[in-house]
Amino acid sequence: MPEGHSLHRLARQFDDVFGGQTVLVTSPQGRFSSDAARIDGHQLEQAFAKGKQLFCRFSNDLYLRVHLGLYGAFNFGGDSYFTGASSIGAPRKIGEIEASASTDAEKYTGPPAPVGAVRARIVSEHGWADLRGPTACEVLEYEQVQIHLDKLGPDPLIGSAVRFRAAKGQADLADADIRLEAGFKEFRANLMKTKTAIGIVLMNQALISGVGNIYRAEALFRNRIAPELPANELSAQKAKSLWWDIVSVMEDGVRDGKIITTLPEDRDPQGVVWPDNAYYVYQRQGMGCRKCSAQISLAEIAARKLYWCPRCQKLPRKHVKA
DNA sequence: CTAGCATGATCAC
DNA sequence: TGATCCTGCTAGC
Repeated sequence: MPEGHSLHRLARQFDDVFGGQTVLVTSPQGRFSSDAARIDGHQLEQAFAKGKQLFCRFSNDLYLRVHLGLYGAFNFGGDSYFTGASSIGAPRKIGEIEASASTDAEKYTGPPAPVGAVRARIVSEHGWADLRGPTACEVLEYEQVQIHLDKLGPDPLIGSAVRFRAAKGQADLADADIRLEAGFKEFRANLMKTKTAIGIVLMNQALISGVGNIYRAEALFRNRIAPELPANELSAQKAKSLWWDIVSVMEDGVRDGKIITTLPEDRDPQGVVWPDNAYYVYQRQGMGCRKCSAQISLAEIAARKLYWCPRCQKLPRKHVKA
């Protein structure tokens, strides 16, 4: 599920298990071979994420940039040193699905023979990571990394990332809130620059980075915002509540490894929490709204499906066309 | 088994 | 707006 929370989990995982390690980087599939050779055998110094992209800095001042796209995913494996280093719970896969770690203590004898199209394989002394199906996987100089970072809007998970670094003694904890406040100001300024519908704008990574189709729909519902409302007509108060709510649900996503936006009191007690009770509107078209029982709507906007409750997310009267 | 779809984004027109 | 990248899950036969 590569929305921003997945990439921030990946960054943590990489930092935990490969940080400071010398790694072998190859491309069993071949499409990444020449780039892989540039970082092969070097130390992975630090991993970090912005929006939906993962960056790893290597000791020779080159960077790996990965964008999972719609269906890219990483698989991990290794011995107990490797899994023990993970602060996110030793997942076998991060991308579309996060499988829980198997409990069997299998002996680590190095990575398995690559199965299928493995674009990139990263191997350390104690474990490995395989990457399949990414939209982007390339090695860059810092200047090019900076260009990518500059194109991305404020990341609601910046506070989460700073806290992670602070726990390792590599950042000041107070920076988390400072960076989030600055992120809100940037978000608000970006909103005011356009009259494009808020439902479209939230998917624009230059405006706010890391929000995907699920968080878009769910955040708008949680804040009772009509998707068609022009971005620059969102009140300062609504923009503020929207930003901090996105921060909150996405931080939950980093913690849980899955997107759950419903509050306990809004869940069907008969079903399991995830995925049955995870969402208010996403993929619930035609079903009754958890709050008001109106039928959830679905429309295809800019080639992506948008879900909303027509009653809870009514356009304010002054915006309704006569 | 296969067809269709998916939490993304870019490019051509 | 549509084609494309390219993988994996799942609904339906």
